[in-house]
Amino acid sequence: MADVRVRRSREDLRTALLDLLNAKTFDDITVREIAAHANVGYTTFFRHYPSKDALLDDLAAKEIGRLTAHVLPIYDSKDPVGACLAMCAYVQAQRPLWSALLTGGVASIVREELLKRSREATSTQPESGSLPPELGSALAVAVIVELLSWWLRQPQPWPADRVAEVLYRTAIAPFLSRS
Amino acid sequence: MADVRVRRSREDLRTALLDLLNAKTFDDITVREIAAHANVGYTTFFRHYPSKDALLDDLAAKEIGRLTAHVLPIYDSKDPVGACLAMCAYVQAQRPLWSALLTGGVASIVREELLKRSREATSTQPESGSLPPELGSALAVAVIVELLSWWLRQPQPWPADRVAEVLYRTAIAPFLSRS
Amino acid sequence: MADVRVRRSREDLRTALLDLLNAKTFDDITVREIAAHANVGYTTFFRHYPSKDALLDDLAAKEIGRLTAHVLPIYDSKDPVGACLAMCAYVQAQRPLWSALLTGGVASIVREELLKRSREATSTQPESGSLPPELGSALAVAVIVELLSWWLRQPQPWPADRVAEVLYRTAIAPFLSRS
Amino acid sequence: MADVRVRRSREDLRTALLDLLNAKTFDDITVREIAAHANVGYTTFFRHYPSKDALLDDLAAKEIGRLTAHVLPIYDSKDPVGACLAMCAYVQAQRPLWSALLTGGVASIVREELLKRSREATSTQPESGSLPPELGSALAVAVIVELLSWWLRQPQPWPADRVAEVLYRTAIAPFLSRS
DNA sequence: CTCTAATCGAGACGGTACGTCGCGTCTTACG
DNA sequence: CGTAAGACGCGACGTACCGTCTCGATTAGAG
Repeated sequence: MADVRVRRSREDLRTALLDLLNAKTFDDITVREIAAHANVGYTTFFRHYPSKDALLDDLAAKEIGRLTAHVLPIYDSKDPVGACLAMCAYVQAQRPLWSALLTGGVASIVREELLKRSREATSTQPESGSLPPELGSALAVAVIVELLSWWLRQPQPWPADRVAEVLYRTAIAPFLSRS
Repeated sequence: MADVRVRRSREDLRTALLDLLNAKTFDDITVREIAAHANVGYTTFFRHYPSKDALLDDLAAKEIGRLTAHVLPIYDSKDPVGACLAMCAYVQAQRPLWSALLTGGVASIVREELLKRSREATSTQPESGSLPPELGSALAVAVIVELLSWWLRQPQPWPADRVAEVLYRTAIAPFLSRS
Repeated sequence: MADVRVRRSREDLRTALLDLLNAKTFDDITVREIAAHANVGYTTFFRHYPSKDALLDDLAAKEIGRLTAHVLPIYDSKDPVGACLAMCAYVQAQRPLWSALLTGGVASIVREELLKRSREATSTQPESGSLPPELGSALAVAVIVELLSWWLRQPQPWPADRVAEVLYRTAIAPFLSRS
Repeated sequence: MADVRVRRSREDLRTALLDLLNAKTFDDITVREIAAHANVGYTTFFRHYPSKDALLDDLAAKEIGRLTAHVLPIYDSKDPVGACLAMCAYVQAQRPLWSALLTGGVASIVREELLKRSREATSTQPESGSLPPELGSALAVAVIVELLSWWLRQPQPWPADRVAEVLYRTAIAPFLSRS
């Protein structure tokens, strides 16, 4: 498990998938391509991931983990606006990565992973909003994903703080406890 | 073009796809299944649609066309709340159909088609909101799709008017002209 | 049967097939091509011939009929050498046609038709050679076809009389009654 | 290339084709049948042969190779009559195989392969006969194939030595050096 | 510092769906 | 109201991936 080679291979596979996502759609990427691009034998792929989707899930989960690790502390400290700004700044700093994740036909998986996180977060809080938490999460996540992917698609993107402001106004505020 | 057989075949294919979407995911449906289920030769499928996705696009476009034909007139008559209610009522009346369209892994195509409509609609109006129209459309559509698909997934769905109220509050009001 | 249009169509189809045989192999010719090239509706083809092969059979039979009509009288008048010369001369005169028939991957059908004729001819004669007539015919026909197709393939073909001489020596003489 | 599985698969495919040739015409045999009959995946067929014809070519070449390996030494030792006898004996010993090869609508491929061999053989010798060697080969091969296939078609076949005698008289002698 | 077991590369293989092509039948819209 | 146009069913084709499976050849890390 701690074998150097194993970690090397998995890391290489994730990186390879990301690279390829910059060039083509997820569906148009074959396992063989990923393996080749990672300088890894075709068979070896399956030694680490049971399928292409599993690799993508792993990749998305890892990156979303990093994102939330950056953002959640701020959010929890009762500073949702700051959290929005932190999120946008982080995404901007990793622009190519998040471009691939949000515009490479993979947005739905990212949405799914984000929802998972969101559900975990809201489940610890008491019911607070006017909507069922499940629905609130879904809508907020949908808006976040849509907004970010729109942002990343723009040839001349807005500055992060302006996006953060819109993000707060459209994805967070409408679903906060009051109202 | 006006050939009876042609119209028959296409209609049968669309219906077959819809039927199958009630049972399984779009990706798990094969062209051969659709053709068989439509009592149509496998080759004939391609005589009408270049691919499975093309059929789905056509199907989605047609259904969304019907939906907007119901809703738009009301919306244009300066009654957005009534339009929301009309939309929800229409979707409820066609529940199985829209369930398939919004929860069968096909939501992204529906979103795409809706966006097309939305863009056409907004392009005729002067810039009005605080957001770029393109972005406003995208967010509104995302929320609509998410909300409706959540609604249709519920075992004991809310009444249409309550959904319509949420719909107006979360998808329409935030993006209307006055910020 | 005597309908002018019918004869026109069939003639056109045969000619079209011949034309196409000059450009490509029989197997690479489609019924649609033949019909188009004959300025005849696709369906019409089948009104006259049940299949592509039937057309070819008809064509071959007709041409071989003409050939034997030229050659047989001479052969029957106890002048086999003259018959060979006549055959070669006739083939030479119709070079493009016979090139198509003998080098277009259709040689086996021509062989078959020739055999039919040959069998009819020998069946009227008493057993005469040292070989069973069936076998004698088969060998003679094989040599004739092979020799002629070789001849027609040559870029600078031999004069007809030289071919006729070889033809007599290799295809006729060895299977004549004596020996 | 030396992979055991590869050799197994190819061998199985050749055998399967031969088996099927005993039952039906080459054109009526589908690749799927061959693969199934060889207990080999359909796709695997194409991993070894680019087409049905390629398999047949390989098969024919291999069998003709064996045949000539038996016959040529004798022929080269200035004993053409003995070579004829050897050939007929060999064919008779492998009757089912050669029946399939010469009467399954495949004769033309066998002819082609034989011609290749024949050309190689004659190209090493000085021009000797009264005919161009190319032509001599073609005629001799045509007669050989025709004679053998006639022989194998017979319900009560001649003894091999009688066929050999005819073979020598009609296919070899007429084309030997002295005219 | 070795040796043993985990890891890897290579690639043959069975399988499923794909989209194409040609045949020959059957229907329909048009002249 | 018949016939030419062409929609259709059928079935084989060859392709592209998938994921499984053996093989040896390396190579890490425990003794």
